[in-house]
Amino acid sequence: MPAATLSREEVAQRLLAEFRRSGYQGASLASLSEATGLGKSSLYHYFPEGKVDMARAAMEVVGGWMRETVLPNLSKDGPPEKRLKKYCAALSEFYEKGALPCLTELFSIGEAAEYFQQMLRQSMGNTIKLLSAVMEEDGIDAAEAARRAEDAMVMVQGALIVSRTLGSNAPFARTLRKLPEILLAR
Amino acid sequence: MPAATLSREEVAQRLLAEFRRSGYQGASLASLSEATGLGKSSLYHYFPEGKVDMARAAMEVVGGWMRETVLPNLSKDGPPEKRLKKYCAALSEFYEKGALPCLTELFSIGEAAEYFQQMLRQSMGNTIKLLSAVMEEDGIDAAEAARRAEDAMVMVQGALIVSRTLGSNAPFARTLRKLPEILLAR
DNA sequence: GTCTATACGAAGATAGAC
DNA sequence: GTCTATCTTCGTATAGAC
Repeated sequence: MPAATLSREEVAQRLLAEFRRSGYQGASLASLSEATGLGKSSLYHYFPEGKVDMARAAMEVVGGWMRETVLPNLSKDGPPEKRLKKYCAALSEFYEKGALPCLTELFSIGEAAEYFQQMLRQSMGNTIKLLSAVMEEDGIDAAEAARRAEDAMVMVQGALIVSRTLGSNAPFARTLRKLPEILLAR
Repeated sequence: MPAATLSREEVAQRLLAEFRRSGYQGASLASLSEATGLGKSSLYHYFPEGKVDMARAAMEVVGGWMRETVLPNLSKDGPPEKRLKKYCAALSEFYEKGALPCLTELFSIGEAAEYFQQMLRQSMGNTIKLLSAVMEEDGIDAAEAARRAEDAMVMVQGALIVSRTLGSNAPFARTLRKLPEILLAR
């Protein structure tokens, strides 16, 4: 029995949950400690630089999921429409059908923005590139594809906010359902 | 010369700026004090209940602007298309062309959500009603109008997030430009 | 109505034992 | 690798003088 101890990855997942609940500045070492079941000192064992380090780990968790389970749907074989539909389905799971907030929003305000904005910008830019490529494959010209990819980001981020404000996953679900059609419209 | 002193409204406007910069939990009494130029004790003179009270005042400032300068555009005379265009133009000013974050987003996470989520939900619901009414006047049936009004909320909120993440007002400007046409499409 | 001073708990972070 | 204990700074809030 090598370990009943949590792996760094498992700890990071629990940190992520707490950052999503409270935001960067709203998450305290006390709340992060409670969320992980580890004492503060144990957290510093995993994350020597403290809270920023924990937030970075949380971002790496979502970044990894995004790269491994969501974005690959855009690059696989098959017709653009099918790929976009798979992508949207994976995104829906990623955000638990609209129940989970996105770190892009949470970490782009206040102190967290100083640490993470650059990475968030790069990450969104990369997603826009991947989405554009799919649309271009469907015969949409590059400039228009870029605009529509940006629109997709707008709709996903907006749907998350509206869903949590209204207390219903419906706006998010509806937005993702119609997204592929909008992106490939002629 | 009755007063070189700041009115409660003027103080609230400066508080608003700081809450927008840092979010609810990111704004400290120290930063709020600096933003207003008032000592902490003076702030407590205006806002006896402390930080929540200051945030409430900031929300009242934006709520007032929204009710007085943005939403009336929807209720005035004239064709629906013109009213929606005026509304979007006013919204653009309201958010300074996409440079300012919306309190709906900032105050719907963490501790602030406990205080303000109900009000934010009501406010967004009200806006959706007003937008729907305009579309219905243009002959769009009620259920479709309600969906599109929700879409409008999605696009505005999303455009604000994307614009700040990418560091460009372009997504916000483009989104608002095409919004009236999308809402009234047949 | 604004200030200085201060109380006091919370927050981030570290030391050192086990 | 986890804990208890502790340090220091920050955050919220209040008292009381002017």
